[in-house]
Amino acid sequence: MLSRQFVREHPDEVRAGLALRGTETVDIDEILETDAEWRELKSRGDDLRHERNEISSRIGELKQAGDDEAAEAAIEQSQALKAEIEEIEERADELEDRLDQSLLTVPNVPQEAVPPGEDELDNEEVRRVGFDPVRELPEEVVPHYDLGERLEILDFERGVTVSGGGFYFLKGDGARLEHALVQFMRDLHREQGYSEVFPPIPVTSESMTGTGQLPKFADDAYRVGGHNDEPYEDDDLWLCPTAEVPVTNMYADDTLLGDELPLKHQAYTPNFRREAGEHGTETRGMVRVHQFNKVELVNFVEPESSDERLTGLVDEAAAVLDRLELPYRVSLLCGGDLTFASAKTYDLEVWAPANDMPDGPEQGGRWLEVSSASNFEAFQARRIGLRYRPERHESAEYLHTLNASGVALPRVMVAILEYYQNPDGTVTVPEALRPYMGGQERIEGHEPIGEAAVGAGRKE
RNA sequence: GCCAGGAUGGCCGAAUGGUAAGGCGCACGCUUGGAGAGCGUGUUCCCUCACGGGAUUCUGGGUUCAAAUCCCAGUUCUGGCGCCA
Repeated sequence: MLSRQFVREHPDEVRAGLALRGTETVDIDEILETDAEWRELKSRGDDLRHERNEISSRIGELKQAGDDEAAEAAIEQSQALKAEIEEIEERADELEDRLDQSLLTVPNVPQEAVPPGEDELDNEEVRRVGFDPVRELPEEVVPHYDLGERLEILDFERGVTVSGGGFYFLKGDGARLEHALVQFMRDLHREQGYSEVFPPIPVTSESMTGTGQLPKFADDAYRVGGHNDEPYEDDDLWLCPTAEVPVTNMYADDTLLGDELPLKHQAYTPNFRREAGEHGTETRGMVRVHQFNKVELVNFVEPESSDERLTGLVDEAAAVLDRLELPYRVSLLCGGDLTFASAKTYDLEVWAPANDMPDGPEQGGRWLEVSSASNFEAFQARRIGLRYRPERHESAEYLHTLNASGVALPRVMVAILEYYQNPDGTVTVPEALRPYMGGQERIEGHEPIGEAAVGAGRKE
């Protein structure tokens, strides 16, 4: 959330930021009006309270002096003030609530370097890595969902059987590959100075609000024990939509010491997303699912260094793709494509060669976003109450938070199954992963299970 | 789940209805030949150009002219009992 003071003092910057994002639903003028009105009431209430405090302490003195008559008069005076104060403060509280509610819906102000634009087509490609040369691919690259089912390492149908659409089973070497990727990433990020946490998976509404998932994006998350459309309280729980939520909130209302920063945490967790209204042919397979694993990188830094840290963070996430030797590109997001809380974001998109998309690279295939590295500046810290003390004697300030996926598992697996695919339908295990798969070099698939396979001629 | 006892500043800790002691830490100033000790000031949030003011004893309600203090509800910690993968 932006600070009231900032909005009050830089309304034009806030308006410009909204325009760059294409946000039209936020009325800054109304917020400024409410703020002015609130300050007026607050100041009047403070004055009346001051008067009453003085009378009140006089009552104490008079009582002790034994002057009951004067005390009685003062008590009456105090009582008269009480009603007036109550009325004014009630109105002030109401305005303040409204102000806070409104401010929660104002997105972060994009940094100057953020290019204008409406959607992902206006993002600026920063660099492209790993295309020169690319690995030799089969004539026709089989999409991961077909290949995975053929190899019996992915099973979408049985995911539907137990949990419904958008859920899937990993089987045999598929499951093994998943775990290998997780361990590989954790080791890599540990080398990069990340200390690991394993957070709780259900998170409170308060935490969801802290990082900016609520109040606007309730439909994207799964709520435990209630429907998303119903009103929610602070003690409602939601299934972790990204480890950003528990990890960024873990030091809520705490003050970190200056010499503890930058603090870098990594967290491997499952993530749950409803993906409401995101159905279509391009979402076949594991590209858009309701549950997936991800290793998340969260940074807590001093304000002066957050911009520099963002580029470092991009490199740390990209190192995963570098070591897996997967081609990818890095893009700077335009204003219209920024998420709510972010002031600046770089996307990492891996190359999945099977399905040709119009906006894919000239080699064919498509880009799959595997990580978004964002600088939230103090936007989340202010909502969460996340401060640091630069020096022991100095007062605490809001710190800056950043995060990036390091990286999302299913899409990397898609890239591996398609990019490391061989003409004979097997998949080569990237060298970096082999130590995590007992030295296995190739995924050759498994026998299907169940009599349906016999009928289909895939089993005797 | 039940019973009991707790929650006060960065930390420790006092105050049982009259408006939050004291100590430690840290910073600055004074003092000193220097260091230490000593003394002073500061070390939450909000409003105000400022002077100043308001709020704040885990959270939310209530009683009262007045609540850290009394009452109700919740959160959480500790101990005991019960249950449990």
